[in-house]
Amino acid sequence: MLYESSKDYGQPRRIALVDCNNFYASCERVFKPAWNHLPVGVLSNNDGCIVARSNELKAAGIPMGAPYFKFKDQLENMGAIIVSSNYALYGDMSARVMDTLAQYTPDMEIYSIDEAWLDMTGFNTATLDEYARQIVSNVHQCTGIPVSMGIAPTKVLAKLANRLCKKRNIPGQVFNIGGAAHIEQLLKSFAVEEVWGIGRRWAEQLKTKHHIYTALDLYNADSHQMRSHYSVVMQRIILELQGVPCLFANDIKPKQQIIASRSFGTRITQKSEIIEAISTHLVRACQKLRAQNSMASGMTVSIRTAAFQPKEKYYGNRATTKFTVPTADTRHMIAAAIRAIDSIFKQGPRYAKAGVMLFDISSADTVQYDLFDEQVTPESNALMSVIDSINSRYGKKAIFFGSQGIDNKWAMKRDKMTQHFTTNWLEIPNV
DNA sequence: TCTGGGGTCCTAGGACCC
DNA sequence: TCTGGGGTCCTAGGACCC
Repeated sequence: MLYESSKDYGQPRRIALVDCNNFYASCERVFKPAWNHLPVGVLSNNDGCIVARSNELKAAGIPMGAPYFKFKDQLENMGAIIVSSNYALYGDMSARVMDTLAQYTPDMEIYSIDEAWLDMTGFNTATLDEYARQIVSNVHQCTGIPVSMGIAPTKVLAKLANRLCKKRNIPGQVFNIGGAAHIEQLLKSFAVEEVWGIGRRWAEQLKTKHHIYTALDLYNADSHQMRSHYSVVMQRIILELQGVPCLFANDIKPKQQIIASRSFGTRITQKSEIIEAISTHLVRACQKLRAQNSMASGMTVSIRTAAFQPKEKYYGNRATTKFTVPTADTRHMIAAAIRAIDSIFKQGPRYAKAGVMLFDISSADTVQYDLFDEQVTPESNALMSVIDSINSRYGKKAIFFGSQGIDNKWAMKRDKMTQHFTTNWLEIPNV
């Protein structure tokens, strides 16, 4: 289906994308004002990759997702502040930004930790830009986080408008494509891969097979024809570029799959350590599963060695378990996971990563229990919810499963973490 | 020595049904 | 000698996103 809309737009649609600038780096700066004039970078888990960069680092040509060790010297030489990722902080700051935004429109969709769509259809067009600049400046004042805003009739265009804001450093950080008198001029200044939804693969195909190099070229393409070469997804992107809305708000749906995986802080070789790690990941995954009032009937356990070590022989494997009755009981999952590990663990490889995925997820309210399976009982829900509430009140590992282990040698590396400025009483900044 | 983690949607093809 | 047409469900894999 090309699109599905339940909404009647009596007036020209105006959709705004609000995006926090260099979000993680900006969060770090809020509580370290001295860093405002220094290059700041944030690392991924295990301090592996650079996943957020302040403008100074972008200007210096540090690429997104670059391995830290390859740029360490360069970063040191330029006096950059490099920190481990502090998700407790970013999550809390994100909530503050979203709460502030929510005051300005009844129709908001949180799209990611640092982005939200605001539907401004029907707002007074004469004052829309001014109103938008007010939102941007108020978010900055209330949270300390700088944001940019792109406004357009469709989401794909709003994304471009937002990009333009940052690219041209538009004063007020608002760009409204609006009726788009100069839309062609505008689209011409974007490479095709800058269009939202066009990734590396498609960009390459578009260039080599169809001589489409810019957003304008794509705008001029025949959406029907392109659908036959690619898919309905491509058709929607083209139509959206042309100003025809095809993408609408997603209702907040329960996740259809839940993944919990981590690279180890150090390589591990013992099965007992794999069991500890997998158990720990499962505890997190099951907790998320229960938090959305769901159960799962499928689980995949995976382990692997390092991906980028040409001298070492790669080994990776996975095992899938199907439960006859959907479950959210961590005990059942761990028992099954240990059997799965038995089937895929090999002695010898130096493992670098392990993970679990839960799938075939359904609502806990509609589970059909098995007459003959005594393990799965409604009582298990009661036990799990007690565990969840204890941990929510007294901290993550207040109560845990023996198989998780106590002194986890494999735990991830986060050597450069800043404080939990907003989520821990002991780490609140003193003024 | 050192390279993250968590998601979604779409399509093609096989198995199976009447 | 000759064997239809239409449909659903499931899975793997490919593409994309932040």
